Order: sequence, then C-alpha cells, then structure tokens
Amino acid sequence: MNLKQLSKHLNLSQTTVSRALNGYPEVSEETRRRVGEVARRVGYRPNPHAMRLATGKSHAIGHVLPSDRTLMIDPHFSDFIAGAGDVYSANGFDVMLHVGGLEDEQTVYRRYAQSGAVDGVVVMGPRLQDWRIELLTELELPFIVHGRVGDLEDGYAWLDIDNRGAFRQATKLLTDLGHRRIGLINGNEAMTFASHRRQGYEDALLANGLIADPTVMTSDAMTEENGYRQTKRLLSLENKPTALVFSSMLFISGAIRAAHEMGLQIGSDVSLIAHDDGLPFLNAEGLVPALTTMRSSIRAAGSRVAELLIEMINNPASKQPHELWKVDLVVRGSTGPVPRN
Amino acid sequence: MNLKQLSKHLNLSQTTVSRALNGYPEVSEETRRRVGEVARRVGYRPNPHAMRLATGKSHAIGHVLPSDRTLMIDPHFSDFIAGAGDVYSANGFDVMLHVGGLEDEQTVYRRYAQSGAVDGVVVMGPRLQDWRIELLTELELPFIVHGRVGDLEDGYAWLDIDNRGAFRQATKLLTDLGHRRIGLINGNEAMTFASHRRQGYEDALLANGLIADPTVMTSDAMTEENGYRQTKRLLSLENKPTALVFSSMLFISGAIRAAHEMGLQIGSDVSLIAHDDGLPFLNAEGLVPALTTMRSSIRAAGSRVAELLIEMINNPASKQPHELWKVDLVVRGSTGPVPRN
DNA sequence: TGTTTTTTCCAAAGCGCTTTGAGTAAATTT
DNA sequence: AAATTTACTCAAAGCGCTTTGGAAAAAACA
Repeated sequence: MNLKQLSKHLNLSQTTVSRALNGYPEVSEETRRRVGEVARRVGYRPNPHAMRLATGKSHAIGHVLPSDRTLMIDPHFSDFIAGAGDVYSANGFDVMLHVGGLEDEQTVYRRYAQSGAVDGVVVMGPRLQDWRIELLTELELPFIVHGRVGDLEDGYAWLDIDNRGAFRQATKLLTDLGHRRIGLINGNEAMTFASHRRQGYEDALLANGLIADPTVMTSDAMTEENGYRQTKRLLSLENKPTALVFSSMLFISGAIRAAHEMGLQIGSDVSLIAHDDGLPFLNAEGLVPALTTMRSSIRAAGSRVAELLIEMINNPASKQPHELWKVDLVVRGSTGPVPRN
Repeated sequence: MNLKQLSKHLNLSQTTVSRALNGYPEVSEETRRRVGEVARRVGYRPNPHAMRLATGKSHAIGHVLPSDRTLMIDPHFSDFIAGAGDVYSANGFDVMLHVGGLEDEQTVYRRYAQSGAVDGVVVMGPRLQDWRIELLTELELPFIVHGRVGDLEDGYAWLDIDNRGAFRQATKLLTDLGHRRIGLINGNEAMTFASHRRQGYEDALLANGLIADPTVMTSDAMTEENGYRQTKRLLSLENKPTALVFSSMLFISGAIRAAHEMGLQIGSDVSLIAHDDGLPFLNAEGLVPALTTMRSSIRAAGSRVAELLIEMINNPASKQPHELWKVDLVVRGSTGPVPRN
C-alpha cells in the first residue's frame, strides 16, 4: 500500500494525505484525523527510500568502527550502542554500522557525507590527534564525539567523562591512605581517554610532592592477560608499588589472579582500584573483596550522545553541545591503608 | 555530481552511462572504459537512496538485537559483527543495526520486510523455540541464523558450531582422565547453544555409564561473577566435582578466582575446561596454567554468515546453506588426571 | 451584494536512479 | 543493392515520496 493507493482510497490527493500524515498545518483537523485513522487501519507505511530520496534526509546515524580498532573500543561498543539504540529507535532513526573492510575509513565518511546516507555520525574512541574531526567538519556532516580529541574542547560537539578528575580523585584516595608508590596500568595512551587518565594520576601524585615513575606505569591493550602480566611485573619490582590504578575492568581479573598467585591480599597487601564502564559481564561488586572503582555507565553515555546528535540534526542552529560527566568514585574493599613494614 | 550531469559531461545519455557503470552488455568496451574513467576522475557516486528506490534493493543487511538481549549475545556481538562487517563492506553492503527501543522486535522485522529497508537479516542468539524463524519465513525476508533453533535443521539457513560435539569431546577428555564427577557451568539453557552443550556433556557422561547430576549443573548468565559463585558453590559441595566444564570464557576469571581462594590448584586439584569464542580481551593461553578450551572463532563465523547471506540474496534460487562447524579442542594445562584420595 | 481573506485541497514537478522500448548506424546476409 | 542482423545509444517512463504554486470553496469583510 503506497501513498497513491491510500489517497485514492481516501478520495484525497497525495499532497493532502502526505501533509496530513506529516503534520503540516494546511489540512483540517477532521481530514487529518480521518487520514491518520485509515492509514493506521490499512497499515500504511511510507517507503523509506522514497522518503529519503525526496527529502534528502536519511533518518539514519552512522557509526564507523575504526579499521585500526582496538580493545579500547570493541568490548565497549555493544554497551554503548545498546544505550544509543534505544534513543535512536525512539526517534525513528536507523543506525548504519560500518566496520572494517577494504574501503578505508575516510572514504566511508566521504561517502556518507556526499550521498546523504546518514544524517550524522558518532565518533568513537578519539585519539590525541584525530583526523576525523577535521574531515567531518570539512564535509559538514553533523557529528558528535564520545570522548575528546586531546585537549581540544571547541569546534566540535562532544560528550566525555571526566577521566582526569576521576583518576586524580582515585589516586588521591590512595595517597590519602598513605600510599606513596602507586602504579598505573593504563590503556593505549594514544587514545585521549587514556592520556587524560594518566594526567589525573599525575596530578594527584604531584599534589603530594610525588613524581610519576615510568617504571610503574604501563600503557597497553586492555586485556585480562595484560592485567595479569603487568600486575605481576610491577609487584615483582624491587621497589614495588603498594597500590595499582587500572584503566579498565578488563585488566582486573588478570590483576587479581596475579596478586593471588603472589600470595598478596587485596585491600591490605596491595590496593586495587579500577575504572568501571559498567560492562554487564564484569561486576566490580561481585569480586572478593569488592572492588573500589570509578564508575561511569558507558551505556548511559551512549543514550545521551544519541540524544545530543539527534538534537543537532533536528536543529542545526543549536550550539554545539559539550558535556563533561562527573565520574563517581565508589570505595569498596580493594583499597586500604598502605601496609607498614 | 549526479548521473545527469555526468552523462552531459560525457555527451552520453543517462541510460548509457548507467549501463556502462553497471556492467550491462549493451555498451561498447570503449564507451564503458571512458565512462568508468571519467566517473572515477570526477568522483561520481550514485545516490544510494535513488538507487534503492529505483531497484527496490537496499544493499543493506539488518541485525536486530533482541530486546530481551542477554549476555549470551552482547559481549560477543562486537566480534561477530567485526567479522561480518569486513565481508559486508567488501561486497558493498551496509549494515543496519537495530537495538532495543520502544518498537518491538517483531515490528522491526515487519517494517524491514515491507519497506525493503534491508535485503536480508541475520538472526543471532536463537532459542530452543524461536518465533523469528516463522515470522521471517512468512515475510519472505531472506535470513540466516547464527546457531540453530533447537533441533530444527531444515526450512531455514543456518551456520552453527558443533556445540554438542564439542562438549561431548571436552567431557570425554575429562572422563578419559579419570574424572567421574564433572560439573557443568552453562549459559541460559533456553538458548539453543547452551542446550546443545548440555546434551554433549550428557552424551559423554552416559557413554561412561554416568548420569548427569543436576546439583552440579548450572544455567546462568555468563558473567565473571556467576563463574565465581557457581564454582565456589560446586567446589564446596560434600561430594564435589573434580572437574568443571564452562560454557564461556566470561565465567573463567571468576572460576579461577574461586579456585585460588579455596586453595585449589587448577589442573591438579580441579580440572577446568571452557568454551572459547576467541574474544580478544580474554586469552585462554595467557592464563596460568593455560586453559584447556574448545575453541571456535566467533569472528570467523560472522564473516562466513555474511558471505552466505549475501550469496542467498544475490542468488535466491540457491539452496539454503547449512553449515556445522567443528570445534577444536585445545588441551592445555588446566586439565589433568583426577586427583586421588 | 461583491470583494477580500482564510481554509482546504490539488496537479504537477522534482529527488536521482534503473529499465523498457525504440531508433540509428554499422556490419552481415541475401 | 536490398534486406536483415548486430552493436550502440537514447528518450522517456517509472520507483514512492515531498513540496511548490495555485485553485476552488468557505468564511469574513465591506
């Protein structure tokens, strides 16, 4: 059933029916009601391709997974998109996903922009230097970044969590507990989030007159295995740290394993604290002892990013949103006073 | 730059240019070459919406995440789609993703079918009873299932791994090592894959004259926490199992944690074996001892599923593919002879 | 009553592509 | 040389929607 048939069925012109359906004012309430009624009854659904062709709007959002995508993004993607998806579909937007393939990432964006395949894109996993911002700006394709590009705050829309503040606070918690030698097990620091986390960590150390020691700082793919290796390595050092700060829950199982293996009690012999994105298969509270975390729902971020982008699309005049989310520090049993000896 | 402009530029009709570009035979090689050349030079790209409207083909594949989606799907989704994405983009297909939202899942499929928004869909995470097969068949929307629906093997396209065989083999490995009391820590058995795994486990037990004991079998969300809890619970039983079979690596960190905590040596006091989908952040080999696994790349499955679906779409006459993949059993240090005492 | 404004509706022109049905020039047959 | 085939190319008609520019009918005004 298409518009033509529907309008014939109603004894109205296509124009009127279209207008009635799309809420234009040039049609009487009575007519609108009648049209809506019949449309519903016969199950009329406008053909999206025709609509897109006619309007030039695609009602779709693009998500392009970087081809050099890493563990910084992948395991978190499902959750992020789960949050965003709710919002998209509530607003009648489709999501167009692109991952890998021969076509290089830049080409994909160009294609999106030029063809109007999507009305906007969300940029995930920004790096300290990120060509995507420039490209998308030039292409005039609306976009929002989940995270930030280095310390750049203007000229593009973003939603980020306060990684720096979170790690500052977390590290401060440890120094307040008397720890003086604190390790950082970070993700790849070419990524902005990891860089910011390191800064926060260093902030807190500096505030205590401590200087960050590269020998107890790592920057690596966020895997269980690296969590294990690095923890083991750091805790085997001559001058070993008494506390460790982790950039991801993905490290944690490995870290716990390493600590156990070395006969160290978590929360007393060594304090652990991790950033927790709320991945549903890794619950910080279920650990023993429960893990002290910096908690921030990546899923909620997904929802909000989607909202903001849709707002930008519907209202291009609105000003670029910049949202910095506070991260909650949840103190649990894995952090304790520095062991004396 | 659109077709009209391009054809004017070439002094040819739109028809000829279109045909030249799309490989129709009615155009001379010389013309085709020239058209291709110029099109490339000016960066002509057909408008996808117009193409879709004209042909009725969308060149897009739908992935609908179940609204009651679970941990059976989510953490694996990124990897599956990473595999599929390569194939999609190599073949010029977009992926249309739908997750959650108000609109119920069934409506989404109906919309897809009726509007031609996608040329086909892949069904993920099939259950023992799954309404999606019936619906999609009725809608005549090409689809392929990753997994199977209960024991149904015909009437729809699928690619599955031999879960039953894998778990039979894994369990047999344990019985061969002398284990007689073996626990199963499974995912939600309403899902086909989990059900099949249980069958395989039971097969092997039966083959040894053992009967499956429900007290050492669990069916639960695949999380670290449940891995810990269930392992701890089972290993605390009066008549405790000497070996455990896990349906997912997601359980494993928790399980190891539990074993450590109880002072049990993995591989000697208790044997562990898990199914490994190859999630990149959880490496079975990096564990200590390295974990014995049933390994099957979910990413490779994604690629193959995509290939098969595209083949079905391009060639509707072809017969429904049914592929059952063998799962490799990789024996490592976490399994050993039953402890005597 | 005639004129102007408002309300309600419509015909037709796109949007950018594919595809049908023909037409012309060149090559081949008769 | 005429008739037939073959090889190329084209004009025009969709695909199903939105939207422009009016027109007719109804309401308001003079």
